[in-house]
Parts: sequence; C-alpha cells; structure tokens
Amino acid sequence: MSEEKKPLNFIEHIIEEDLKDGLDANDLRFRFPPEPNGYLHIGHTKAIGISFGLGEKYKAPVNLRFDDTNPAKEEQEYVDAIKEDISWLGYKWAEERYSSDYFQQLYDWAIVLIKDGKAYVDSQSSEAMAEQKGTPTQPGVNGPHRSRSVEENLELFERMKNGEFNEGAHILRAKIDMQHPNMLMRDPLIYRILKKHHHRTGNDWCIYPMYDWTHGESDYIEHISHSLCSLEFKPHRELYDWFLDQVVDTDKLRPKQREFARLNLSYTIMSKRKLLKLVEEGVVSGWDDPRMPTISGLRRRGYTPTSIKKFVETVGVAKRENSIDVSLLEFCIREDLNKSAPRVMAVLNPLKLVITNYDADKEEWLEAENNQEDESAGFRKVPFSNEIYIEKEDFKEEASDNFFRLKLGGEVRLKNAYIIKAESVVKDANGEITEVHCTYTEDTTKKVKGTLHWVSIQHSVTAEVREYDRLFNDEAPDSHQDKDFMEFINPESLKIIEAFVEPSLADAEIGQQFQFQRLGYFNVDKASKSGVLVFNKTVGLKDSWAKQKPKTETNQQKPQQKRLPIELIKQYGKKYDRLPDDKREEAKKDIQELAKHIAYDDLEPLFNTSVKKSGTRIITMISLGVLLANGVVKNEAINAFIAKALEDKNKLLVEEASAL
RNA sequence: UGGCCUAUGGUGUAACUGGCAACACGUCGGUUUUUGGUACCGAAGAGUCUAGGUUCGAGCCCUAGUAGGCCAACCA
Repeated sequence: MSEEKKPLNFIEHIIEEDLKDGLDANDLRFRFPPEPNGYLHIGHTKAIGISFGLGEKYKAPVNLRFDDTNPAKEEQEYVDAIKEDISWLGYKWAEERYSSDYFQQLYDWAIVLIKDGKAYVDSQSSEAMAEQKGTPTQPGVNGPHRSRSVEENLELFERMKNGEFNEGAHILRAKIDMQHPNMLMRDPLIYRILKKHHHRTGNDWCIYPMYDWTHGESDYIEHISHSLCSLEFKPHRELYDWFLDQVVDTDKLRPKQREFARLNLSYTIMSKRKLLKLVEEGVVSGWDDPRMPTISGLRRRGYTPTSIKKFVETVGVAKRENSIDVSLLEFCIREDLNKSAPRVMAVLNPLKLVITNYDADKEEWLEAENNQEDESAGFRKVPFSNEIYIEKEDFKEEASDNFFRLKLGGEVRLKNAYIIKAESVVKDANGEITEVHCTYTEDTTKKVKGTLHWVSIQHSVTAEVREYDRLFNDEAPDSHQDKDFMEFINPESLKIIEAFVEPSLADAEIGQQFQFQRLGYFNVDKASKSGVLVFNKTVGLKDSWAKQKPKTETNQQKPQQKRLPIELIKQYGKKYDRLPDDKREEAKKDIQELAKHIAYDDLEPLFNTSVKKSGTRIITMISLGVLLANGVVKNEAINAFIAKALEDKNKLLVEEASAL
C-alpha cells in the first residue's frame, strides 16, 4: 500500500494528537446537530462532511442529533427534510437522537446545580437582566435574586416546571460571574418557561433548556468525543466546559468542542432566516427551487451527491473566514456529470435549415454514441431528414476565420451525420434570417473545423427548458450594512425556453440527467409529465468561445479589501531593492502617489528600520521626500535618518537620501 | 472602552517537532478531438499583513502594531 499522505486539516491534527495521548480509537464518536427549523443548505454540507467524513475516516459512529430545545420554531417537516437530505448525500448516522430525549436528565442535573449553589431563579424582566449584564466592554453587576436560598430556588424551579407561572415570569440561570470578560459567563440562562407544544414531547414540559446547557450535556450523554461546530460558537466553549465541569464523571469520556469556519459561497446567502424569506415572499417557488442553495434545491437542479461531497472536500477546513467562488461548485458538478451523463442533442434557440439535395421524403436513423467517456454507455439512433433545426448562434452570413460554425459558403459537420455547406439564406420582411439552405455530402471523412448539434424537425419533441442564473447580482448580498439583501435579487434568474429535443428523450424520466451536446447538463424536473417534458439546466459546459467575445456582462470587479496607503508602501519595502529597473520605477511612482495620503506620524516609526532591510528604508526615504515637498519641516529624527542613509552601502538608498 | 479568534498567489486549502512555499479551482498558451466539452502538456501568478526579536536558518516561535471576524436573543 503506497499511502500517499493526504495532509491533515487542523481538526484531524487534534484527533491524531488525542489518539497519541492515549484516547482509544474506539472511543471516537461524532455528531451532526441540526436544529429542525429550516432546510439544510450547502453550508451545512460542510459541517456534515466534516463530522460524517471523520466518522468514515476513523470508522467511528456519527449520531444525527436534532437540537430541538425551542418548540416555538421547530417542526416535524424539517426533521423529515433533514433526514432525507443527509441520506441522499449518502451518509448513514449511527443513531437518531433528539436533545428532547434528555429533557428529564437535564432537569435532574439542573436540580443538582441549584443544590450546589451553582444556579438560581431570577424573576426580573429580560430588560432588567440585560441591563445588569453590562456590555462587551463593561462588566455586569449582580441582580437582586442572585443570593436566593437553595430552598427558595428549588421551590420556584419546581413551580416553574409545574406550569404555575407565565412565560417570562422566571428563569433559571447559572451563578458564575457577572464581571466575567466573556459575556456568556455572566450568569447565563439555563431554563425558560415556554408554554408551547413540542413536536416530540407534546405538552409534557413548560420549561425548556437553553442551547448552552443542552448541547454539551447531550454530547456527554452520547459519549461524543469531538463536538465540532462553526466559529461563532468559540466563545461558548468556555461555558460548554463550565457546564460539563458540573456534571462530568472524571473516568468517563469528556467531550471536546472545536470550531471551524463556516462555508460562504459567492453570489448567495446562507442564512436560514433569509432563505425562508425568499420562500415566503414567493421570490422562489419553494425550499427546493433549483436556484436555492439548499440541498434539496441543488438536488432538483441536478447536482449529485458525489459532486457536492467533492466540493466540500476541496474547499477544506480551517479557521479563517472564507468566500468560495461558485465556479468551484460548477467545476465539481461538471466533472461528475461528464463521466456519467448520456449525450443527446437538443436545440434551444432554433433556426430552420433545409438540405436541398436530400430527398424530402427520405429519413435515416443514424447511429450516435451515448457517451464517449463511458464505453459501456453504448449507442442509440437519431433520425435525420432534409429539414433540421440548428442553434441560431451557430450560423452567420459572414464571419471571420475563428468562427468555427456555419457561414455562407462554409462547411461544417453535423454531429453524428453529414457534412453540409451553406448555400443561401431566406429572410423575412424585417431582414431576419428564417431559413438556411445547404447541400450535404456523404463523405464524412473530410476535415472541417466545426461540428454542430441539430434536431430533425419532423421527428423533434418539444420540451420546456428552465435556464437559471444566479439569484443575486451581488457577490455577497447579505454583507452590506446599508442595503438589504433583497435589493440584489436578480430579476432574470429564471428563463423559460421552448426547446426541440431528439425523440429518444420523449420518455425520459424525472431526475434523469443528460448532456445536451455543446450546451450543458440538464435534468428532468419533477414538473415533467408524460407528453410534457420539463428540463432544468444544471450547469453549462465550459465555453471558451464565449469568453473570446467581448462580454456585454461587465466583469464585476472584486471589491478588494481596502488597505491603508502606509501599509501598501510598507509592502513595497519588502522587495523594492530587488525589483528590475523598470518595475522599480513604476513602484516608485506608486509609492510617491500613496505617500500623498499618509501622515508623518505613520512614517516616523519606520526610521528605526534595521540596517539590513534596505528596501524598507528606501521606500521610507521616498515617502519622506513627498512629505517634505508637501511642507513637512525637517526635524532631528528626519535629519538623523537621512544622515545614516547617506553612509549606507546600498546605492539606491544613498541616491534617494542625497536627493533630500 | 474589554475579551476571544484569524491573517499564505485572484479564490480555497497545504507546508509533519523551524530547512528551497505546494495542491485544486480560476487565468493564459499548446496538443488531441465528430461537443470551441473532455483528456493531456506547459506558463504566468504569492516570498507568507507590518515592524522588531530569537536562530546558522522563521510562513511556522516571541513582542508590538494593523486589518477583518465573533461576543450585550428567555435563538441555535
């Protein structure tokens, strides 16, 4: 076994370390803990891929645990959808669990906490408690109920549980430290009163545990070794550990929370709340609209589990904020479908073509290869006749040599058929071409540059084709503090086309995937019925021809993170003295421009730059020159800096210094 | 007036206890091709946010700064 070592991500490093430190590999166990309050999206796929992926790698069990502690937002519909999506991705969970399974245990532990003087009942308004909590920059203060006796706390908590109070009247909170620098440690809530029906426990409870109290203890109950979540839970880790400290038996496995950066995809949003808004406001047809970044949307669009897993794998796992280009997702689906999708011919934007030397009443069934990437895919027959459709874009009356398609007097190959030559065109009153007249030859061995797809008109089947574009026009629609994400909705994200497809597609079944040759990958939508074909365009083929033409679509500039001029100048310093002459000249001009926007106080610290970093000293000198020219008066520090530079070995530095 | 996290080509991730910054996508060029697809070959592109320090040697360790993110829900 030649094990090419795949580099480990930081979580795998942690696990390897734990294993080395004596953790039994059999004790490895993970969990994926969705809240059933919405559909899973591509962002969740990363979390799923991490935990289930680790399970596969270490042959460890992975639980699916629904974090269902808030009956106000959670529903069975979401539980079902989540299970379907995870299964569809091809993952198998060891056990299906619910946080609500542990409500009794959590309650019992809460009693222990109260008895230990580690928790108390507070009876103030949420506003009053928020007030006492302080702010991130200001410590909190103790509230009036903090010193209630254990007996009183026990009694009140019991009565909370029995439903004797209204929602909001009391809460149970941990007694930690109201001055703690971590806000989450300032006596966090453990239980609140919620007189709501729960999708699993019905009306058994009218108090419900909070996330922090529930999550770590649930991990402990399930013997989870590594509890992986996204970065925003980092501050919760301290509390996670505190709660664990209160109940953990030291010879039992203690779960560990570790955090990774969540996935962000360009031109889309990942917030469940915002996705729900798109659904509710009818911007999309539902959670599974093919434009949605949900797993169900991607599935309906034609994405495969393989492609999504590959995507998550390539994206990697780390701790820094990221934004992944959709083109990577598209690459992954093309790569997968290229190997498996049968090729067929379909014309989306038809132009009639008449072959004048082919008998009008003749038809031939020609052999066509289903997939040249897959020998086992075999062949099929496609009908040919004297009248066919080709794409409008595939014909021009005249065009330059790099237009490989059909032009008057030019020859082109018809895929799976003959070579034709365009002889003349027929136009309507507006000058629009309505027909192209061609002649054909049966000699198919000739070399011609272009190959076109086509469909015999009399044999063609009509189909509805839904072409999608990105749902938002902005790269990061929900990142603007002054604008709502709804303002960026792309009004042209869905285009419905009447297309003509080859007859072999007539009985294509829902979910089947094809490559429409030269166009892209398409699948049969669930709206398809016998006799009424509906296709979704999953993704187009890579099109290096379209790129050559001046695109009307303005290439959106990446909003480069703005850096301060002084920082940019410093960066030049790193390599300035090593640049070739011409580039150095450019750099110098750039520096001089940038230097107009810096203050003397920004520059002065650089005077102390060590002798060996001459590049930095030179750029400092150049900038200084600009400042002096703009009226900064020479002081002692400046004079010393220049004097020292004049003695330097570096010619460039001396040159710049003597100029001052 | 705080705490925590992060900083490596355009994007995303690597670089095992410090040792010539690598891979994928994207970009550009070429070969093959009955898909301007695929496959294959090649190229450009970062000297690792800045400064200082430790070291023979720093992307990695230390210090300070800068930038970005997270933290004040009876949400998860």
